[in-house]
Amino acid sequence: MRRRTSRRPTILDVAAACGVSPATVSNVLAGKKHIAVQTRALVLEKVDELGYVASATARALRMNRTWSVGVVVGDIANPFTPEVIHGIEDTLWERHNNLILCSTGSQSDRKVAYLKNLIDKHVDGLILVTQSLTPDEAAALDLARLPPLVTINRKSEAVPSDHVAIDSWGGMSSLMDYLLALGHSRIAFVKGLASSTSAAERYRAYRAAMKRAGFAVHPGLVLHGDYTIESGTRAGAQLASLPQVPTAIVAANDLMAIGVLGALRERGVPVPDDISVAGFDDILLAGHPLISLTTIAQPKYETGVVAARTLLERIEIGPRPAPKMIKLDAALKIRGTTAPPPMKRGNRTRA
Amino acid sequence: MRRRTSRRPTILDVAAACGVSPATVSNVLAGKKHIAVQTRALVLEKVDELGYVASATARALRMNRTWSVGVVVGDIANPFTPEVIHGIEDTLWERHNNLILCSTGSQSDRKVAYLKNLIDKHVDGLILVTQSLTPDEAAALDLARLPPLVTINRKSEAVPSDHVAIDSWGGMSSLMDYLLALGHSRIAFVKGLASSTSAAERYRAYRAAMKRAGFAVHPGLVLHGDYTIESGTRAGAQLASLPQVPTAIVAANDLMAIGVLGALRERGVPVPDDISVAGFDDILLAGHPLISLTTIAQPKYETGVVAARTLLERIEIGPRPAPKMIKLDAALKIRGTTAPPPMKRGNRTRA
DNA sequence: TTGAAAGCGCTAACAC
DNA sequence: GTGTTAGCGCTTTCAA
Repeated sequence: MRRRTSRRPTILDVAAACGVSPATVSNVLAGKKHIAVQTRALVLEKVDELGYVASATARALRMNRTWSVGVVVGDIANPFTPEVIHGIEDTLWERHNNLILCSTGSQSDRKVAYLKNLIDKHVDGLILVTQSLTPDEAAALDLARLPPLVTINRKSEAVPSDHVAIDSWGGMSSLMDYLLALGHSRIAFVKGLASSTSAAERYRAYRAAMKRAGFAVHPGLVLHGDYTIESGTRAGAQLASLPQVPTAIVAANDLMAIGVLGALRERGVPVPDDISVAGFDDILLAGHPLISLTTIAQPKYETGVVAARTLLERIEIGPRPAPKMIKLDAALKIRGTTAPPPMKRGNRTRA
Repeated sequence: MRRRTSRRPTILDVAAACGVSPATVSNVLAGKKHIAVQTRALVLEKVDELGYVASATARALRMNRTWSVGVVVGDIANPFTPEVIHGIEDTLWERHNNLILCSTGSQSDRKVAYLKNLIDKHVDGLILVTQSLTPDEAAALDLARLPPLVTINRKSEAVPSDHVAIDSWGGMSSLMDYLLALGHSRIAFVKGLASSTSAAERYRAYRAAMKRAGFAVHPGLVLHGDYTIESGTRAGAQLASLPQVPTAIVAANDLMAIGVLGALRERGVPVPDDISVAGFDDILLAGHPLISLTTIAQPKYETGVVAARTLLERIEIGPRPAPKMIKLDAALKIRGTTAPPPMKRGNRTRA
């Protein structure tokens, strides 16, 4: 099994040891038909004896295939990301592909540089997690050399790609319907990153639900955020100090909702008694008894799995079929941070 | 900048376009001296014009270097992991190296398979995050072909490697000293994964501190855990239902401490009034007002940075110098989940 | 059923 | 200063 020499054996070593040609060894290893049983057995034996494994680089050069896919994420510290990566990773692992992780810190130039680097590396495909390609970024790339691409939660306008997304609209709509049914009408919204299509969709769903219910969207009740806890904390502080506070605050993701919760707690505003709070994502600790955040559960792991599967399929099939759009359902999780608004407590009017 | 043809240009195309040899193009791109200024300028111009980028695979085959490092983690969903990865990733990015992420789900066979795969891929180095190589695992590998290795927080007995670790002993000792000074003596401990050397060290520090203070370690007060929230929840439930409950519970990581917190909350045990709780890690939400967990802050991002830097150095330098052991300081963060024990409330005796 | 030979795209000796 | 040439280790026609 093991060798003492540090030089790893090549296919020539195996061929020599067997007294056959390298082509034969290659064919055996590739599982080709029409090989004498005893030849096959001999080769396999020597392969094992020498501990031979084909060099992935040589093979990559020859076959123009690396069995690696690049995964580009914006922020790996956001709890949403690792779970998606987990799903991608498991799927790639099953199919013997590797995952090259690239974290851009949401900087456009770093994203472009990474993409170039991945193209040089001949990755077989690319997954962009909550990251898209702006026309500017696409222009800096050589699109003709771009491998198959799958985007998650943010559609790329500039480039054709398969796309898998959580149903942000449906999820946010059901959350809003629930809040409205509870009797809320002064509902604030903390927006996500401006560049995110899913964040935009969540916001649109919020506006649409308000409109449907016949309520105005107060400009002062819509704040900007960037998907971080801190931006949620700032938003929460700002909303809590309004002359007329909202009865509910909806954030475009859980991290910001948790930030809001923190700000309210520090100001002594009781949740959900005075103000209800809800998020979107259902991250790891959202369901913890100490937080118990009402939110929309995204199938994060599954999103990763579906994205990876779609990509591998596309790599096999080639560019022929039209880009796919896959939508995954999001589910409302009602927990402890939401309740009827103060004045309506007890009488759940409106539906 | 862009080409219409889908075939990417090779160094021969550039050479032809310039009327020079491929070697010259290569030399220009490698920044070699002794090149005529006008030749250099011409080459650079054509490179840009054709959008030429050297094929990383061909270069890897030729130079036997991939500028990729494999990062093997146990559980990417554990909030500790992404922050370490973040530090690694930033550092690799600066030095133009790629990160191949491998998540083993803490399964030994998957770890070994991944390691083999990474060796075939000719990664230049390996970082094991809270993962070690058991002698059995090492035996299944060809150690002669193992690239430079850096382990984080768990030393590999079976194989020489650089090692970077957080000072678990010092961190846990300071936490225990603090708790003892508060007047606690019935202190329970929730252990981490049995295979983790850092978990073992935290436990030893706990025992040593108890002994130093002259207190016995009640076997019933030491529970097993596996670093997950759930195991913390189970431990918390078990401890809360003891005939004589502890006055403080220390968990080997934050996730388990948060699980304990959840279990206590659900049983209505007031924290820190009846029981103090502390963890280890200082994960993202530990400091949030709703959790406010007393814990030991690990410099997670920095750990990743140091590990990556050490690895890259080792890759450059070669195996000569003796393996390094780098220890990073952990800092006690006193927050809201710890207080003097019930009977001692108000009089902080003992030091 | 097997082997010879070409070549994937690049770099490093060594000539000139 | 620049060019020629020989591979890195593999797969793949094509011929035997």
